[in-house]
Amino acid sequence: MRTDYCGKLKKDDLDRDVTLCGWVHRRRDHGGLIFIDLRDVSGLVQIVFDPERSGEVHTIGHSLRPEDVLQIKGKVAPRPAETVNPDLATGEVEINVAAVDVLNRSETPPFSVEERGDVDDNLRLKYRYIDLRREEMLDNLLLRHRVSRSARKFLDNNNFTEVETPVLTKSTPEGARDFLVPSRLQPKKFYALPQSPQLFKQLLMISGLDRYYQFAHAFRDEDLRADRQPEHTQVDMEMSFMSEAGIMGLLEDLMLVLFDEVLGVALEKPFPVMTYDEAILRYGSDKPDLRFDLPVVDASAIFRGSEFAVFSRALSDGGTVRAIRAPGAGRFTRREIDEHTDFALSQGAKGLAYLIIKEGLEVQSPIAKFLSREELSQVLDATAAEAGDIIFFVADTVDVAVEVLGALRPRLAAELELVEPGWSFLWVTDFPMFKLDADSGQIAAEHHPFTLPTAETVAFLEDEPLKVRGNLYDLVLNGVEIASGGLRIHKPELQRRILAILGHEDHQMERDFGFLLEALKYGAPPHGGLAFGLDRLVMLMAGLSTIRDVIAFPKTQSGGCPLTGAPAIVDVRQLKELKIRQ
RNA sequence: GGGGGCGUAGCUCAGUCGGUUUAGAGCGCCGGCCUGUCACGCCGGAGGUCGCGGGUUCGAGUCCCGUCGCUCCCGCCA
Repeated sequence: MRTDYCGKLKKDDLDRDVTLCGWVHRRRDHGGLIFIDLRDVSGLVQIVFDPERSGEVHTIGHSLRPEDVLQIKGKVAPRPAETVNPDLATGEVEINVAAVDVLNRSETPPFSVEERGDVDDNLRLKYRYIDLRREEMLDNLLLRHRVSRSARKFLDNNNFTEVETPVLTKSTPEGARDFLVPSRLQPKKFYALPQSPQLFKQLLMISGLDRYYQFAHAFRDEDLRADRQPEHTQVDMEMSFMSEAGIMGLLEDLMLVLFDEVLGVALEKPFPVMTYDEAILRYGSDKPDLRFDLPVVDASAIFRGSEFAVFSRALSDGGTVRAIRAPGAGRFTRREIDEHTDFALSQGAKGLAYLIIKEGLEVQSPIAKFLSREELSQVLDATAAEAGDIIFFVADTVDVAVEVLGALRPRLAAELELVEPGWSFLWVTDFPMFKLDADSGQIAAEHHPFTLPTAETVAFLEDEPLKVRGNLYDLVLNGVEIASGGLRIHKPELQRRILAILGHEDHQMERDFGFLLEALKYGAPPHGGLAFGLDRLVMLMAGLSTIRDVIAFPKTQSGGCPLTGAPAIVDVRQLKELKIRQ
């Protein structure tokens, strides 16, 4: 139907007779000459309807409206020098329309394809096919495609085999809430949609596949966030006979290739590495954003026995006083400081103390009168604070103090414009194997129960499980967790011990994980792997703040699809077939 | 489950302490004029269940209660 794409035409094409197809983007009707920007996937080109060339064609041109679909034939012509548009890739040429075929008319769209600024999310999703016509959204899909293509090529070059694993699978008690699918052939039983292909990829290693990958959809029935959807895409990998360092190095190579091929950015490897404990203590987060420093400082030693009871009491109760220096925050208004206090309270702190540092290192603060000269000078020393800064304090248990300041950290950096542009990768390693579940008081897996404990800590398994570290590594980019992986257990005895610590009785173990325990008996190789979140990575590469904008048809925060109406009530007949209703 | 923000024309928004008339603006839409525009320009016009339901009041877009939708966050989760 066409000879060329609109956005590709250049001076090289002058005098060629071309046939183009596309949408009316904009129309500038001068009564005589009519200019239309014709749009297809490649971009825009100006087409010209001249009444002196053909009255009939010109009349059609006059009737055209945005989003009408055209096929046009015409000659590529140079634009008069003074009318060249340097803002348009095709701005040196235009098409003199000789014939036009209106392939389809469009009603006035509910919002404009050339709309600048935000449109209501619900409306965008209801008319997603129009939303995706917008240049920015189309670019996002094309970027995602280029990332996928580069990743596939890299994995293929590195001897990975793509294997599809089931979407209808078995619910397991660990991890997130499952999406369930009722079975018709086996009434009252349910499949679960996979939270990840974790066990299948381990089984593929036991199958001797050596290296596996898959662009896997992962489903989790939990509440949504800007960076969380009920289904997301993982680029899932697993390898046999590989060390932790080998697996991490391979993902670094993959990231280098992606950033080079897709963005033309040269990353440097190896990426910095930090243990989980370091990350938590220094930055109050297991995914710290290192585009800025703002470390959390331990001020406990300074305030032991302080007259300021809030601090000294927290310390005598076995807690801590932690501080963070906010450079230049002295210009914060009282109201802005209060907002940070409210945020700290929302994160679980009992309060947020602060010192405003004035010229000559004088201190202004509601708590200053409780602090000695000596304490103040030591705090200024410990935080390297200067005039114009604020030092924020949280006195609490170590966990709370560090996490509250860790949550405050990126907010301060953003407000104080301390975020350096760039790509800050960071490996966080040596995660704990287990955590104490706050509600039940039970031991729970930090990642999942198939992780290989480190050789140094495996001895603590039965007596002090919270001391046990896993061979686990997360890759963080600009404060966003984009990949997560680890070495897996390949011996059935150890796998049983881990499950037992997590409270699984023998019969539950057999029921839930019997197939894995069985498979591990038959020569399972040492193996490990990781998965990176394609949506999040593409979001960051596109400079966006929500993965919805890199997913063609995402869900709203309440899990709905305004376009299709999913989820929806189903016919009673269907429920009867499933034996869910009589 | 909890906290915050938003909901007024097709879109994006303004609407003051509850009372100035018929709820406005920009864009879009419709009609007219216009032969070098490119966010074309000029003239004219249409377009409103102020999300929905109650309540308070002489009077509600504005206040109160409930509810629905979108969104950000906590919990949860990756």
